[in-house]
This record gives sequence, C-alpha cells and structure tokens, in this order.
Amino acid sequence: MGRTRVRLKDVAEATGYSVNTVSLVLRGSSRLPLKTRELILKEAERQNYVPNQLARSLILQSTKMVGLVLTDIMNPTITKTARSIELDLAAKGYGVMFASSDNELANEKRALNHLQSSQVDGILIYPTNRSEISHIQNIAKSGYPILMLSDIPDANLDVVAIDDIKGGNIAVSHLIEQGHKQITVLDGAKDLGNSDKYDGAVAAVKAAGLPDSAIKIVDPEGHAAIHGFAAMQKAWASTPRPTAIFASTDSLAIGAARWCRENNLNIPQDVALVGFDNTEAAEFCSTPLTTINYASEDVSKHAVERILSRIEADNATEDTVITLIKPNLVTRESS
Amino acid sequence: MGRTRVRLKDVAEATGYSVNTVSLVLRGSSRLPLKTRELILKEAERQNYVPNQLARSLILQSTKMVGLVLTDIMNPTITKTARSIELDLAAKGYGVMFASSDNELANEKRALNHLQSSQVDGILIYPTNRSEISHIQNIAKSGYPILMLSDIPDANLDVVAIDDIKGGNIAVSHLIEQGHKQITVLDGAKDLGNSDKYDGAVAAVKAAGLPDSAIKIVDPEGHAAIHGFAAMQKAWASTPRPTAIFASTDSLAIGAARWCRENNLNIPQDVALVGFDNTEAAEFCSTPLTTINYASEDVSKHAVERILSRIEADNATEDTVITLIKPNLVTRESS
DNA sequence: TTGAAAGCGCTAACAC
DNA sequence: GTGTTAGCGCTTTCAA
Repeated sequence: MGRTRVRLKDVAEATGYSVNTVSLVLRGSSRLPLKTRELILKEAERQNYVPNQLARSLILQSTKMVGLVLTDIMNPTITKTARSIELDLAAKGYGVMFASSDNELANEKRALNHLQSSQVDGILIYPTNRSEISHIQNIAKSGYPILMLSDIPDANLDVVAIDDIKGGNIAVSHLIEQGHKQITVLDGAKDLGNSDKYDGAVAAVKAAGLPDSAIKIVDPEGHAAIHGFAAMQKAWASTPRPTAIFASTDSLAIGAARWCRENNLNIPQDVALVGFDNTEAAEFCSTPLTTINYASEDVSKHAVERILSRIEADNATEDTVITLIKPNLVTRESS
Repeated sequence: MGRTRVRLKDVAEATGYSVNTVSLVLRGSSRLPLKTRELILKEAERQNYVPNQLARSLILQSTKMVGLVLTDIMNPTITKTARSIELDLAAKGYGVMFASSDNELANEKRALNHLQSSQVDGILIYPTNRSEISHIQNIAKSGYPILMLSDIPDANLDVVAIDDIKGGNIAVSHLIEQGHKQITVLDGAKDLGNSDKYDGAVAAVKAAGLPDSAIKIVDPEGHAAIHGFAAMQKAWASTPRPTAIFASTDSLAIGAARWCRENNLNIPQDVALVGFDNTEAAEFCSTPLTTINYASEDVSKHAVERILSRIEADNATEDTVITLIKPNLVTRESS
C-alpha cells in the first residue's frame, strides 16, 4: 500500500504533461485548453486519482477541519449536537474530526493533543472538568481558535452553551407552580464542579419563598438509566419523601420512572417527574416525560459561526464571547 | 494562525541544535546525551511544541488512522459499535476518523472520497445500499484495505457483521414457540435491498410448518420511534390481526409499544412484541422489551483485527473473509 | 499554454 | 553526537 496510491506525478507521466499542469486542471483552472483538460481529467479518472489532502494541507496551512471533543459519544443529546455541528460545518466547507474524552481528563488532554497535531483549524469542546481547564486556556493563549460547549465562568474562553442554571430554574419553577413543596434533584455533575442545574433549582425554591429544606439532591453516580433507577430508590427512601423529582438528564429520569413503575408509584399522581434534554426516549417512555429542551441546532449554529469567525479572521485577538442559550420547557404527562 | 504554530525549526533555533537532533530527541532517541535531551525537551515544552502529523504522515506513508463510515450517527447501536471500534483501535495505536452517510448514497461516496484523500490507512463501512456497491468494490480493487460492517452477499469484500437472517429467525421462532400464529414484521430496509431480518423471519414460519399467510410485513418508512408508532397502527388495522409483532429495531418497537398503550392494548397479553438491537431504551421502556442482542463488542473486535491485518500485511491480496456473528435472544416482559 | 524550481514540516540515510 | 541532504505529494511563484 502507500506506494500503490496514485499521485499527480502518475497522471502527469501518463499524459505527458507536467505535474503542475495536471494540478491546475484537477483544481478546475479554466485557462487551459479544453483538449488538455479533458485528456487529463479522463486519465485521472481512469487511474482513480484521489488528491492527497495531507500534502495539500501542509502547503495551504489549513486542513479545513474543525476538531470536536465530546465527553460521551453514547449521550444522545451530545450526539445530536455533534451531528448538527457536522452539518453546519459541512455547509461552510469544513469537515469535523471527532474525539471523545469519556469524561476523563487524561483522555481529554490526549484528544486535544491529537487534534492539534492533526492540524485542525479550530477546536470545539465539551469540557470534562470545570476545575481543570488550564490546558484549554493554554491552547487558547497560543493563538489556537477554541470554543467551549459548556459554560465555565471566568474561564476567559469563548463559550456557546445551553443555560443550565436557567434550565434548572425553569424545571423546578414549573414543579413549584404545580404545587410541589418537597423536591429532589438527581444530579451527579457536582464532582466535576458543575452544579448549574442544581443551582438554578435552588434559586427557584428561594424565589418561591420556600424553605431551604424544600429541595434535596441525590447523586446518581453515573449517567445511565440504571443510575437513575438506583437514585430514585434513594430519593424515595429519605424523609420527608419528595413529591417531585427533577432529573438532570432524561436518561436518569427514565431510570427513575422505571423504579416508580416497579414500585407501583403513579407518575405524576404519586411523584411528578421532570427531565432534561428532550431526547426521543423521553417522548416515548412509559409516561411521556416533561423535560427541558436542549436546543442542539441553536448551540450548533452559534458555535460554528463563532469558531469560523475566529478561524477566518486569523484569530485576531478579540474579546471572549459567552453565548448562553435559554432552554424551554416541554410539558408532557409526567408533571 | 498557522505561522504562529511552533515547528521543529523553532525549537532547533532556540537551542542551537539542528532540526534533525531535535526531531531525534522528541521521538525519544536514547543515543543522545542526557544533557542535550533535557535541554531540547525543556525548550519544546516551553514553546508548547506540537508535532505536525500532516508532515509526519506524508513521509511515513501512514496516518495510523482508520476511517469509519456510519449510516446514522443517531442510532445508538451504531454509535455503540463505533465507540467500541474506537477503543479497540486505540489499543492498537490507531485513531479513527468518522464520517456519516445518513443513508444517502451520495453522502457515502463523498465520505469515502474524503477518507481516502485524508489518507486513512483503511476503511470500515456500514454500507447504505445493497444494490449499489461498485464504488466500494473499486476501492478494494485499487488495493485499499476496506471492510463492510453489514453483510452483502457476493460482494467479494471482507465483512464482519451481525447475522441478521439468524436474528430474524431467532426472534420469530421465539414468538412461534410462545404459540403465535399470526405475526407482523415491522421492517423498512427492503428498499435498500436488505430483507435479511424478514427473510429469517419467513424461514422460521416455514420451518414451523405454518402457512405463508402467518407472516406479514409493514414498512414503517423510517427509523425513528414515531415511524414504529404509525406502523403499529397499520399492522393492527389489517385483517387478520397479528397476535405478535417483530420490529426490526428497538426504536421501532418502542414506538409500536407506545401505540399499544395509547390504544389500551396490553403487552404481551393482547400483542407480543420483539425488538432488535438490545438498546438501553429497550430495557427501560414501559414494558421491558424482548429483543435480539446486537453484540457490538464482537463486531468491533473482529472488524478491527481484520482491517489491521490487511493494513499491516500491506494488504497482500488474500481471499475475502466473511465473519457473521450469531446474535442471541434477550427475553423480557414483552413476549 | 506549459514547465521548472522552491518549499510546506517532517524523517531517514549518510556524513563528519 | 550531531549536521547535511534529499524527498514525501502537493501548490505557487516565475519563466519560457
């Protein structure tokens, strides 16, 4: 292999033209006579010529690729956003190079390194850990266009993200409006320094004039439905019992709903339930889930626009921009 | 940007050594004196040097990357396999470059072209269309290592895939064992020339000595739960009514289950339901779903092993190998 | 209208 | 121990 790959030189030798001429033709130059062009194009086709982007990018100092670091490729919300970003970038002539951190800092560092050494023109990242972002800041400082898809205050980095505080606030305000006075939040992101959804929830409780004891938190210690299942059991075992649950992801909510069914609790009569993300599963689970919509397309649109402006303006050191997208409530049967 | 990126030359000039020496040190050569090495490593670190893989790969004639073409990035089964492949490849020192076709032939061709021009060392692909694979065959013919993750008979290409015929057969045999004599299959892959699951289902009916009329097919015209919902309505409206449904994906099954709930049909008393893929949602949906397990890890393991052997043996033209993985039944409450 | 030469950042072969 | 040279496949001046 490798040596069997067709190069410009091969097409040049076969047609008798120089490498330069072949290159010109294949890039669609119109200043060559039609005859030459046809001859060369035909030969390239015949030999199945595929341009070598490596060589091309090396010269052009641009790969027309944007790197995207995901925390969890199995999370449908993140995947959906990734897909949206891929489409939006493609529309602008850019490709995307994926990498996943699996929520491990070491993986994240490795991924960033790999993307940089692959010479992507810019990087979009769902950061793993709020308290450890110096490596990201270093990349930004070195003049590399980079943007975070999750809000980390005072990071001094570009951000385009869903406003989780607002989201948590909306979810719990909704529950309070329904008359609930004892609410448990299922959220485990705190260990990564992120308690935005919970903070928003607490703010809603305060704003409603309820006592601090009106809200509690249970750490599901994981992201999958099975963790929501276990967390719900814990939540239900505590005194006083909650009358409503706010799960920080739909996946946790679905697990919680399952525990309720198995224990003969009716949703929303015995416990109300609100999720976060608005995944397909939320719509089709046993009791269609009230949830906070994660507007993937909006995140994508703004993120792509921003990173491309940094890339194409040669990253002229403008100020950092924080774009927070306000999420909305989708009311269904679970609350 | 670009010009601001640090090169070997920059580190060389800063330390007074030649580019070659710096290169040697950074690649971990031990034949340089410790002093030199430390000096150079420190300077590289200080300047935040990141090697340029483009240049490196151009010389080495290898990117240590494998391309992976997915049909649908939102399909959890495909995503799960992708993740598994990513891990298995990483363990062997390879990265993976994703591309998605969204089940469109034109996208698939574009993706393959892009991967080839990015000089990936080999390609893994979930093909979009069974009847149109000449472009894949051409790639293989040109000596490029490529392997399909879905079985297309007589394609004369390497395959590692789940045995869908067997899967369909197991699913329907199970339903027949439960006493069902009127079964409807929800499967829309036929337009892409793939009716393996249905074929397996039909074979099960025949093997049980049931008449041809014991099995029917409804095309959901889509992959999402919502399509399963509509297809279930159609299935239920036909005469004679089915007593059991075999959905070709869990997503369709979940949509079908939802239709049943909304129409006060109990699963499995009024209709039994079997899905395919064994996704997390199947386990946590209203009635936990009996389904066929898609063994992502097995597919990944064999596919990675095979593509790497082609890559590392310089694709010495061996015979094509078809590896079909026999799926197993996961029995839950829906049947 | 076409070709020759230089060079992108790196590695490898061979000097010294 | 370290430097020099050539060259990976391509694009880009600049000549002819």
